[in-house]
Amino acid sequence: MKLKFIPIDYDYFDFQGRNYAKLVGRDDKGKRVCVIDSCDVYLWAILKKGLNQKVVDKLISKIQKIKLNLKGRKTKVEKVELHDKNFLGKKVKALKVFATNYKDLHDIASKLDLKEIEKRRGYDLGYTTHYIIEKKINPLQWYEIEGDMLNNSQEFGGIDMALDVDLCIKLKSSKKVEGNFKPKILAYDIETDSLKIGEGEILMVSLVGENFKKVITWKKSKNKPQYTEFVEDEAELLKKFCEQVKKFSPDFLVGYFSDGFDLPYLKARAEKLKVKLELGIDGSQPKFSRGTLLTGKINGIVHIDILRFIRTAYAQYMKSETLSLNEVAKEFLGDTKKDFKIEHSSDIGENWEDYYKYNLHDSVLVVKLFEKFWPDLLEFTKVVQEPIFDVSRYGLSKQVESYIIHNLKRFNEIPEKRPTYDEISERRHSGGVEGAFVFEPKPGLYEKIAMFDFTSMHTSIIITHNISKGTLLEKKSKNSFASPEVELKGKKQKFYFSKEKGFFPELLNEIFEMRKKFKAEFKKNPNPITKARSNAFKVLSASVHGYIGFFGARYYSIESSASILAFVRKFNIETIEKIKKAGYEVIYGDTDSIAFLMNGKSEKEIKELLDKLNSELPGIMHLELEDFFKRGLWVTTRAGITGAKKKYALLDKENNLKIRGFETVRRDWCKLSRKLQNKIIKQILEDGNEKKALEDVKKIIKKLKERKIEKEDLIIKTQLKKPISEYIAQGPHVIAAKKMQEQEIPVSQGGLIEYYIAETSGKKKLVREKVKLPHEKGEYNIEYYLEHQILPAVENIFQVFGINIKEVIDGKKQENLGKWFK
DNA sequence: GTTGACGTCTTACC
DNA sequence: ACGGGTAAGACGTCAAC
Repeated sequence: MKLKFIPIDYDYFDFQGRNYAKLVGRDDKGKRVCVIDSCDVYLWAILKKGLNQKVVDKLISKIQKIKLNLKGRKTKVEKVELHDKNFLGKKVKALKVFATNYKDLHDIASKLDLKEIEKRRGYDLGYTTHYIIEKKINPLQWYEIEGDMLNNSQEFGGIDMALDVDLCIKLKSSKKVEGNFKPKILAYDIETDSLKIGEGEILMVSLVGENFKKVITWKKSKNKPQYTEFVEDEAELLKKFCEQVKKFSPDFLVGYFSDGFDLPYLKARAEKLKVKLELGIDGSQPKFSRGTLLTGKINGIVHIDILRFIRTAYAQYMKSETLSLNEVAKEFLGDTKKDFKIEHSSDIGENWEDYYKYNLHDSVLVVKLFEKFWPDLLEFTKVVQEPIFDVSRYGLSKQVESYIIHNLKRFNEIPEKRPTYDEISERRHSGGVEGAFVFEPKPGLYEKIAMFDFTSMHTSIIITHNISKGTLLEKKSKNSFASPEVELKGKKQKFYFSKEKGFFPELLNEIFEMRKKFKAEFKKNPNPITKARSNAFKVLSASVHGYIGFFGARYYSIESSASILAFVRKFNIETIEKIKKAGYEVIYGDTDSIAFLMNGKSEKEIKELLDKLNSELPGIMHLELEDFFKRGLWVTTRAGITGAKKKYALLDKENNLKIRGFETVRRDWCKLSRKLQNKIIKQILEDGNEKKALEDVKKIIKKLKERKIEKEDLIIKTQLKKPISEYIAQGPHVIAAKKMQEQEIPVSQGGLIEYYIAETSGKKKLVREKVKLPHEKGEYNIEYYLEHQILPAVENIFQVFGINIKEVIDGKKQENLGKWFK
């Protein structure tokens, strides 16, 4: 039979010693379809150079006789073929060694440790990746497929009967076709009375999909809202949850932090209450993979934890300080969680209806977030070509690597292997490479500033100079790109890269083109989503350099990484020199940007300078105008004399502020100093002087001393980056975390710790001795907030105007001492 | 007891 | 373990005075 099919979830199983791919997706009528297929499994044995035909023939027949008896499974090499291939861009002769079962490839590879064989590759990709590469049946892409319907068939052990699908097909052929796809999604969220997994009870669970809203709960209110479904107890809640998911039959079950909370919680409670959480289409329970992060998988339904995708693809470009559902929803949806304080269930009293609403609304937000990010998830999945389950969770290096792995066939390339444990360890201990150049600014308030920056600098350098592991030459050569001199492992040297196009820079060029496309889309139609997408591809494109220097990468090359950074320094410094020569005063620059004073010249003249600079740049390297600014402020470091790097504020022609590095953008400073600093920076940049700003500071200090500052503005938030026990230095946030632990307030690694500094009796000197948690009673420590929060945030700014703010304040203090301290 | 150098830790910039 | 290096700056620790 023939039908249209879109694969969504990928899995595989063994039957009679062979592997079969199990693809779950939809047909064009929305029916759930399972497709069973298989592919050749093989590895590559790269031959040593110069073997004669006789030796090769002998080797082939020797390999063909390999038989293995492993873990009760007898397998053998099925066949061997000789191919002309490329490995790292070089022509090689390689044997394609076919196996019966994918799991045997490792063992076969270890049998191939022979003198005629140089390297063994392609046995460490994972079956699903291997299958997608072989059969080109890519995730979230429509196919016209032809195959045999399995209906009450005994084939594959009666798989069609065991699966909850509308159609089960054994694939014969497939053809890619165009089509749209609207995913069927169901969001879920649980509410519990303890945040520790398995310890508390699940009070309610909400489910939201298209035209579907439900809260299942055993905490019954007097009036039963329409969307609720009351059950007798928690065990019944779990059963009902599974039943409703099954009935809705979503493609995606979506949560927020659900890998780390909702799904493992559900599973833990199900185990405790001896309820089977049969969510999978094969009736299986969710499975969790071990690792640093928990990952919850449901057979046939793609479990998406939308937080994980947001974290890798967008977090670095978001304004939100935390990735809480509340903040993220606010930034992308303009919507927030329902205002409802979760107390212990016993404190709720009759207020269950508000709790239901809150619970339901969280799922509504998750649906909306998923819908907002769906185009991006789709785009990423199509580019990276791995199942969306994985793509939505991958870190940046894995995204880059998968994109490469799935495109090697076009270049007839054999994939490089993953580094071994020893290789990783060696890479990690080989020491770093010198990074980018940062121009030391001269502190001051400047007028009329232009800023240039290089477009995707690292990426364009890699593409232009053909830099990669495969194109790196062993020695100096005429027809090559030479890197500037770099110091690597204590040796000053240059590296040379072939001018013959390498597959790696070529592939990067494709990502780079996509980045340009989405950036243009954002400029044409600016909104949070086009911006996010543009940034997502910026991240992917910019990550390639990081990938090359990442110790876990297949295509790791420290020589390439060092060369790229040497080029980055060279082009930035050279361009600074050229701008100076053209008669401008350069005031700042970091990595790929340069800011300089316009010096009375017109915007037109500066654009001409830009054109001239561009005409002198090689390859696809490009310098662009970031913007013209009315005013800009640079300050000194705390130490005093030198200009602080990575810290400045600019005001553009539309009076938009661009603040970098100042305390006002740092979440580990209290709101009071952040708000004040932001205000005075704005004031100074708008006025061109410090007069009004100084008054603002005086006002706030007066308020502080009169204890009129809200406690909320004094809370300091710091992330707990590791388990409490691992801290050597007992900083204030570590002490606050310990207090939380004592008071049985859940505190987790990665969580934000909030505290304030209070007045204490006795001679306590250390800050950590004055730490109090927000709910703890106490008066804020005036001296601390003045000396350690307000003054440090403003003093270098006034220093630019020759004002010593401390003296100004101290003078004031003497005058009004009696008034402030009675 | 104070001071300063240095290490630890977090966060931001690009 | 799950992109990179550069940099600021707070706070704790410890030795020297």
